[in-house]
Amino acid sequence: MTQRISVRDVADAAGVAIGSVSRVLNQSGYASESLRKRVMDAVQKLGYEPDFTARHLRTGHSRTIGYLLANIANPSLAAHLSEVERLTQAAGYSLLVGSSERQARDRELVAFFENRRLEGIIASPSFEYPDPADCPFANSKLPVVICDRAMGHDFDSVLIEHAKGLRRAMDYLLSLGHRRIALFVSSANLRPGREKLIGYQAALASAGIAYDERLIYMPNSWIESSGESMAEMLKLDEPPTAIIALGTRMLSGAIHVAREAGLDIPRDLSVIGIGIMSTLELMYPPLTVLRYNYEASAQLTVQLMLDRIAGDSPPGVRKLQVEWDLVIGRSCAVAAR
Amino acid sequence: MTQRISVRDVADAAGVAIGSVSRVLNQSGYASESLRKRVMDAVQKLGYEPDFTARHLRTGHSRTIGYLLANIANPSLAAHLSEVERLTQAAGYSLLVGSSERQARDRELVAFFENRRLEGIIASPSFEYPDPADCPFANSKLPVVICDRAMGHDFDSVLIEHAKGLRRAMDYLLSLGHRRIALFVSSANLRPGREKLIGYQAALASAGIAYDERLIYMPNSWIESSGESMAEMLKLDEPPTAIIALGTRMLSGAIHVAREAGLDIPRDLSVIGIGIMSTLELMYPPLTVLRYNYEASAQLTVQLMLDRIAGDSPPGVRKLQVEWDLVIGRSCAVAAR
DNA sequence: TTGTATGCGTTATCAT
DNA sequence: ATGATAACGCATACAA
Repeated sequence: MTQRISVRDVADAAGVAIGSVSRVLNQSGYASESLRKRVMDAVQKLGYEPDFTARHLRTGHSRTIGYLLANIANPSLAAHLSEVERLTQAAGYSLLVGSSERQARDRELVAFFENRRLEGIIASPSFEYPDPADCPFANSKLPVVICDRAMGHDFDSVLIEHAKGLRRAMDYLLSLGHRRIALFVSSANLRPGREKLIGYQAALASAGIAYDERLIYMPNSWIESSGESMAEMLKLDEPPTAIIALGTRMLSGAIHVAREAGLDIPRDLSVIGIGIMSTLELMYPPLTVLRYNYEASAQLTVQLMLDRIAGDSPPGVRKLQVEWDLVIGRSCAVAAR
Repeated sequence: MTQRISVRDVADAAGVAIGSVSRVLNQSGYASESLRKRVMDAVQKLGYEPDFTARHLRTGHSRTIGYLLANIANPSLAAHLSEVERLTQAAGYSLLVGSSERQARDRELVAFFENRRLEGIIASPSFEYPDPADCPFANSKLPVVICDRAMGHDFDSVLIEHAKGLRRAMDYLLSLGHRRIALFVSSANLRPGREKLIGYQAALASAGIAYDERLIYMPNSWIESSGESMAEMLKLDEPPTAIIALGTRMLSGAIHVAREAGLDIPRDLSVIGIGIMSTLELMYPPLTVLRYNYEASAQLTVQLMLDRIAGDSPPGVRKLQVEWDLVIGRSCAVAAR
């Protein structure tokens, strides 16, 4: 059983006091050249490394950030998490991940993060807690950065400009002459879905086209099938000539049904996908994509968090915005009629 | 500034000794009913929760597992990570994630995990360290579970049966009359690529078909393009009539080129994708998929780790295997000729 | 049965 | 400039 080496061992080996070792290693206080050298030699020889946990207990700095998200398997969230991990790692922080799809679990995880004295929480929870008194994040003493949620309480946030993005995608389709455009996005329970609908409606309004909710698919649960909904839409007197859909599940469900019905893309149906490129590349013809800029999103997220931890955030909360890129493929065509 | 409450506060409030509080909470040693009640009341009243870090320092149990992987953004790895997180969470463990694509970083992360006194390491590193003396994981005192890598040193491992899976996919294509089958998989540097090639070759051999390396694409880096390689293959005297390709990037690159060349799937080219369903659903016609069973993989991984932590692993290392599912879609057809 | 005291490995605050 | 020592918050061996 190889014993763990501590400051004590180093101090003994160097023939100095325990406190001196600490002072040399942390460059705090005075240390003569000779002492410094003796300590460093001993450290080198013994391969000493200060214990993180003990240091944490003493200083209160865990150098760890908690990342709470609904589901790691979601490719967009995973892409964001991946970038955040890279950036925090580079800044000397570790990431403790916790997935939660229930309010009770949100609460548990926040309590857990606090109990572990993490230094901050990055979260894109699956509920927006309209009542701040009831919000696990609002009641936390830890710095919190919220990703793409409109919480009841004001947090440092990174907000994706879904409305603008959808406006952009819609304007593109409208410019191709489409007037019946289906929308397949996530539930209105959360900001991403809500904002997308707003952008969609705004585009319609400014083009003078009536909003028809029969062209909208915004399921509250994942159980419902986007395919069935697409089938319904195709039965309408005036079926959609274009669709905008969140990738990959909703998009694929809808598209399959359309193709089974004999529709050609883009001749009979123009398609815009929403998400990250890597998971949408399988589409043929190459998909026109409203691309989620997860790199920018992660970068801003980490920036907000590190600023907050360092204490040099400006007063009040900051809300940063992230734009969408519209990547033109070959899945959209001029409307037939 | 709200002060943190400690055992001391609870002891004071309950009018008992500090040690008694601990004993009651950990159910260790004796405690009379009246004492237990007084302590529990005080705990309740103050909302006391034992500090994780202090407990960790004292007991040596961090209840945290490190998860080292190449890239969180890889959908298959993310799916596995997601399941592992769910299962470890349920068992009372947290997950500290670290991504690494370099040997030096592997080493750093292992050292880091050890320094933090994590209780184990789950890893699917991007290098297999043929020399155990040089392997960061082999030199670690922590329990290690390796996922789908053939390391130079023997570890508890979960191994995906790529060879069997490929054999299965190949036999399917061969039964449809294909004799020129292209293979697009990851580098032979790692087990997944190597084993797949072995299965591929075995199937050819038993069918009495000569191996033609011009039909193989196994890039060592991600810079090369699968599309260009596909273009080369299509120029051969006897071009492939079927391909098996890792999703999503390799697969999409190859397929796009084929389609641009006017080939119809499955009429002119049969296709089998490898990966998880959710990212492959965008294919049309519905893809025949060699499905990675990440649920089983994660379940076995966590099992191995928890057993090892609990100390009730059988002597020696355990190597568990995971099968592939071949999910039949409509992307394969009888060979034209 | 309960209280006291020591140690986990640090860092920080004192004296010296 | 350096050494001794307390404290972080807890668990535990030992004394009472």
